[in-house]
Amino acid sequence: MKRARKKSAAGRGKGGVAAAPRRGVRSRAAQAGKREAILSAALEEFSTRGFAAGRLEDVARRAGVAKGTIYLYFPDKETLFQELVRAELSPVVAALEAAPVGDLPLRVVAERLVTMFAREIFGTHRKDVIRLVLTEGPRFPAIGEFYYREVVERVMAVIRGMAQRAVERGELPNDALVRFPQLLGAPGIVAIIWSGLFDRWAKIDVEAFMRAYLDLVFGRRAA
Amino acid sequence: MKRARKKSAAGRGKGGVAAAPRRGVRSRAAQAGKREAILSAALEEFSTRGFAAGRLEDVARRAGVAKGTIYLYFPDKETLFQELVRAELSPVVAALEAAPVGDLPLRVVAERLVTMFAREIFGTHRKDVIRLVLTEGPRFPAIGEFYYREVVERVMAVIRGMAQRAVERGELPNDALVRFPQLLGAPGIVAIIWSGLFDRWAKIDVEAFMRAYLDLVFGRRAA
DNA sequence: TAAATATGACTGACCGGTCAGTCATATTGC
DNA sequence: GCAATATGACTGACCGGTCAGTCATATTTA
Repeated sequence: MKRARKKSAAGRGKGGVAAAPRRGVRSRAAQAGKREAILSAALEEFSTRGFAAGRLEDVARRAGVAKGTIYLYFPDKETLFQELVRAELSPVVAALEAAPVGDLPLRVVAERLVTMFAREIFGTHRKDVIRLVLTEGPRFPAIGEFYYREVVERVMAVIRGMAQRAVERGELPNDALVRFPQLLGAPGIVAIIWSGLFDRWAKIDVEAFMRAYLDLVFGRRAA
Repeated sequence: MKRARKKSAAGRGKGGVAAAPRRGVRSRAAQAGKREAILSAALEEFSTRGFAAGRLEDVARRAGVAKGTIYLYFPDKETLFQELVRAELSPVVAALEAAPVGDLPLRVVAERLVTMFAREIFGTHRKDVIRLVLTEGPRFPAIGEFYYREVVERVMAVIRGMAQRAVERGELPNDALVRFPQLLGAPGIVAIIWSGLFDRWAKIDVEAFMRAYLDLVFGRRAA
């Protein structure tokens, strides 16, 4: 009964998780999409269960493939996770590096970063990817290193540059942010950690939280 | 064995020497120390391997007891972890609550908190306990709740009070820190996360990091 | 039909928690 | 004092369940 649905079925099949048209009929297009489907399924699975606790069998089910199929695309579970991190975060980092900051005041740039963080990270699954790296990283050095090279170093370089210019323009009273660019990202990290741990007892309003931080640092008057 | 037990069973059972603690037969001193030994071993084991990956068999080996013995002192693995958190962190929280802050300027109090954090938390195994809570908490709601009630809520109350007084005294330009006391602890959390993930590529100097934060917030001139 | 792909039953290793039995120590009897 | 007896803390083999990764077989493509 496999052939039934002739080949053409190809193209669209791949899509999301569910679509999965009965077995059979894989065209190169569908095949190409399989890798994406697995990554997408892994994101869902690991986001809800964690990397260590997430089961590849469930990833396979979500992706509409068999467990063995995953091993045709990824050598092992850890590499699958690594590819997931790359797929989700690298584009955002690249966009950040490419963003034209010009000579805008640091406060203004920081406001934009907050907005971007809230929309592109916290408002999406990407916050779960980051949380996964933070929580599982200590146990998986390869993932920690990858994340450091691919994300942390690059983001810090961007922030350091901004901070340096701000100091030169007299927008900052000292070079604290140049020496420790991490300080600008701290509230974002804390918000992600908090949401994973305490949201059920005390939900946090990320944007309000981060703007309060800017108020604290830049001394803006409260509304 | 039949005869033996009769009569006497009555009277003396309790009275006599053994007055003290329930105790069975083993030396009470030895036994009292056993619980501590297990907790201490659990700290080592979980610190290096993580809670989920840490093996109770190894905890037992480190403590010099058999695996089954652990279950004579703790009902299960999760409770063991919880008791560990309580034993390590509650005293510090209590000390913080009891510390006489008086009318000292917030900046001064904050400096003291940094010193205390560096010495009592970051310089000890307590940072590992906190990291464990942060990384394993999302997967173990009971632990997250316990930590929230026992540590987070109490610390935030203390900070909020300090921030409130600082606002009234005009030491802060707005109520950002009153609304989000977490902001004061953010660098500490980030430092703990960082040390677990990236120390091998870029070690962080906690005290310098946290003091830079205070410089950023309170606007102190760079040296 | 051969090659490329995909499948899912299966294997081996792991580990939390259990429990029947052991034995060090306390108590009793004389 | 000390042998007989009682106690319960302690032990570790074992059980049940889980899951990453494998591979013989089946399906699809060319």
